[in-house]
Amino acid sequence: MANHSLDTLFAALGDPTRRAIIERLAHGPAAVKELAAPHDMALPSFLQHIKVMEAGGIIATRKEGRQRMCRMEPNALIPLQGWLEWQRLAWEAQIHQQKD
Amino acid sequence: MANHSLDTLFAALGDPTRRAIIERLAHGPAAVKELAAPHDMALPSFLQHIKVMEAGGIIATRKEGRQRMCRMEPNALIPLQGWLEWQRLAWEAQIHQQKD
DNA sequence: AGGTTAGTTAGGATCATGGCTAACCATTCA
DNA sequence: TGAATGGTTAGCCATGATCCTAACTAACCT
Repeated sequence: MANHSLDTLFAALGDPTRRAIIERLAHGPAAVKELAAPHDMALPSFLQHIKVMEAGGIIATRKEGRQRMCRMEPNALIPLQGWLEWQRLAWEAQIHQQKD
Repeated sequence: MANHSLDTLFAALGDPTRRAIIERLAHGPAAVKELAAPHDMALPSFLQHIKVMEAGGIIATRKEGRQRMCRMEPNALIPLQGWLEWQRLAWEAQIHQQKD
């Protein structure tokens, strides 16, 4: 649940590796190894991205045997959509005030 | 217009100072000085944030006399909304596939 | 002209990010 | 039991982000 900041969320999405992970997990859970496969990168480096996203509340992970399974935290991105929508509304309101 | 990357856009919004600038500009244009006022920060530091956002296509600026006026680039954030929406849809589609 | 205002340029300090290798642990399988 | 697999920890390094001060330029005001 945790109150994850927009800072953390936006920063997490600023990295293409991490967005790719989200794009993959949106289609269902996967183990670290599988997630890492397309990402020409050493496992420890990759794991850091996983940790960033877990810390940011974007994904959740748990150990199953020797694998670590990862899944989306589906509500995590809502604050971002909210903020963007808020800006859009403010902008449009401001447009409509521009009379004569 | 430019094809600004999600990388750049998300990264730009990862900083609270820059989000505050956007929040302010959503209500109408402003000069650098005015934007900087609430941000206990030296002007050169602040200017860098302005440059980051201009480079990212989020705002546009032009000199007017000795001031530099800044305004929103209203379509800049659309790719972000698009990406977020895309993820949401992928997630929901995946949910519905979970039968029996 | 001289001073004030707004911005700009240059250069430096500090810290976080994102990558690596090497070595280790825990689980599974033959 | 021993080897392979999947992950983890530790430590290193290069780069870039974010802040600063000092000094300069360009407009505007009296």
